[in-house]
Amino acid sequence: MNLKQLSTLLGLSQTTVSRALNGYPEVSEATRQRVMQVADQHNYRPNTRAKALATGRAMAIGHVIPLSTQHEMMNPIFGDFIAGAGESYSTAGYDMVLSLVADEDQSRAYHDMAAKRNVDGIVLHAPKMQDARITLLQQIGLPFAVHGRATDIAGPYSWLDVNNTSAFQRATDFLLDLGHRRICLVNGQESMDFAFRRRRGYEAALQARDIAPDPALLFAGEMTEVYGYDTVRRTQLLEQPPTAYLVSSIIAAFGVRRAIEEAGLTMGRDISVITHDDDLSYLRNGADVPVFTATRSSVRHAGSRLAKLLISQIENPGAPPLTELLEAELTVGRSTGPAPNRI
Amino acid sequence: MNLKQLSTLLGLSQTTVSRALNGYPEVSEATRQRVMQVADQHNYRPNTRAKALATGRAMAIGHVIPLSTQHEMMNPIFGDFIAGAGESYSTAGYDMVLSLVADEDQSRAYHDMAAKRNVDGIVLHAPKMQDARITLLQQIGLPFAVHGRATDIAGPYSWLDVNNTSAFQRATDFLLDLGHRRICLVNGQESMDFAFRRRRGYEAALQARDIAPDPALLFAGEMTEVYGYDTVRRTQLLEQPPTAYLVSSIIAAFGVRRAIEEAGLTMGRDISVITHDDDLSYLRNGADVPVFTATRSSVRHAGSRLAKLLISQIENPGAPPLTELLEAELTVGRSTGPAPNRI
DNA sequence: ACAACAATTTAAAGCGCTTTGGAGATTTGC
DNA sequence: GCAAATCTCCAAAGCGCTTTAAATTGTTGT
Repeated sequence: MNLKQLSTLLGLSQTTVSRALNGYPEVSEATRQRVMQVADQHNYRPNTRAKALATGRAMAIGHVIPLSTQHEMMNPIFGDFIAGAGESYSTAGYDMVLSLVADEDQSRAYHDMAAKRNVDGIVLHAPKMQDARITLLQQIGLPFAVHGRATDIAGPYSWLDVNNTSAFQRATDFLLDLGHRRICLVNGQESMDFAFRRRRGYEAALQARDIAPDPALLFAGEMTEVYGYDTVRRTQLLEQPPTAYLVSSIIAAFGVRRAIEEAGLTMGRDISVITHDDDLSYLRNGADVPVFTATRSSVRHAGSRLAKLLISQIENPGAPPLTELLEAELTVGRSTGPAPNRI
Repeated sequence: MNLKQLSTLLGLSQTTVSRALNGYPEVSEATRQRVMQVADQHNYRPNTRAKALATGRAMAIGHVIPLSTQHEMMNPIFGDFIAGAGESYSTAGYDMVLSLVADEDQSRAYHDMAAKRNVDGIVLHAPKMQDARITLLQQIGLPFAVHGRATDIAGPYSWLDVNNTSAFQRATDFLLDLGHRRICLVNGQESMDFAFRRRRGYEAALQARDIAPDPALLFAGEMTEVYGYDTVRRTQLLEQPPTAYLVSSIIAAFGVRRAIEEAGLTMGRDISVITHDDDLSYLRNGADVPVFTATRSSVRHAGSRLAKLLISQIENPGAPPLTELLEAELTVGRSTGPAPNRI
């Protein structure tokens, strides 16, 4: 059923039917009702492609996901982020277009999306510190919003980020207050902007108490379970092993816990752990009592907010870029306790 | 840059330029070269919407993801599946359109996709045993392929599935061979078809040795870490606690391990565990030596294969439905050992 | 040199929708 | 009662591409 068929069926012109369905005032309420009803009856939906061509709006938003060898983006948070974004999209009537591309094809992917005009805007994931993609998109002129920020980028752009610095500063302070002095940072890859900011927060807290960060306690890597496990194994062999771990992801934190327990130690007593918790739907931080003390910030919520932010950007062209900074919440669980008195 | 501009630039008609770019034989090799070069120079890409309208092919494939309250689909495997599918799509030139909808809006979502004509085919996720969506899509007539199968559906359709029954039968056999008799099944939600098949495999193995399955050892639920943890806690309080756990997901298996270790027991010695392992990129089953004995089947690979299967379905209409059954591989790790001799 | 044929190229229609510029019909003001 | 204003509605153009049908050019055999 297309517009033509529907309009002959109704004995009206395509113009009138189109207007009736799209809520234009030039059509009488009576005919609008009639049109609506018959359209509904026949389950009419305007052909997206034709509509997009005619209006110049694709009603779709693109996500370019790099398929790097390290799968940096295809990580656990992806699903939840997409779920949040998808929620916002579908209530606003937008489709979500995913484009998974090899790392090296990324800039071409953005150019393509812009030239092919199959999306009205783009969400940029996992920004690095100076991210060429941002400058690229600024040039291309397609609306976009970044999940995260880039530290070294000139010119304004829309973004939504967690306050990583303050979250990790706060978490480090919490551990310091408990008497810990050797705190191991199990961070994400340093090229990622969020990881840089987290380290900065960690270092700021140490420096505020005149503690020099020990490079032997700084780790950066892809946040897998095995990475957390290995890091603990390795650091516990040090002459002065850390008494606390500050971990960038709950997945890695599971590995951290495994290593701790395998060593016959007890988390929260012998060794303290704080993790960042993206509040993933399938990896909740315990049920009633949180397992880990954590800096929590729902990535699903972030997805939902960022999508709305981008949509508003698209629908108000010319408006200045929008930004939103979410604060993580420190939830105290059973993984932290006073630093043990070493002899 | 659109076709019109490009063709006046070249001093050719739109027809010729279009044909040159799309590889039709009616254009001389010399002009084709020239067209290609200039198009490349100006970074020309045909407008997707116009092309889709003209050809009737959207060059996009839809995934409808139910956003149920339980987030059954928004689970860890989602990211990897999508990564695999996306790979296949992008090499074949297709876009991926995700539509996240509330559970109750699902059938409308399928109807909409069909009527709006913005996708050429649909991937159906997480089928239930009798899944109304399959019959719906059969009626609608849009090409589709199912990730998994439905047991109680008449009429053929395309699907790709892991041989869940044989995998779990094999795993159960393995445990039985080790002397375990009380094996607890920590399964996914029973409404899901895969969970049903896994239970069937488990029961078949028991019955083959004349062991009656104990209902107190059968669990079904959403496969979170906490679910695995709770199930072990609960079952270890039984008069005759199980000596082995057969788990449907590595996430739940992490919870199982946590409970075992928290109880002061050793996995692989006191209690054996086998898990199904979807070979997730960020949750590898250990590094060199697998942590868990597992029935492994890469969900990313499944995504990639299913996408290809659907594309071939789309490009050869009229061909009979395609199906593919993947066998899971049993990898022996350190989580299994002989059943302890209880007194 | 000219018909016959093949090789290139083009004009124009069409995909299904929105939207501009009017046209009829109806109401209003005096 | 009639011009002006207001409601409704419509024909047709246009979005950027593909594709059909036809025109143009080039090649060949005699």
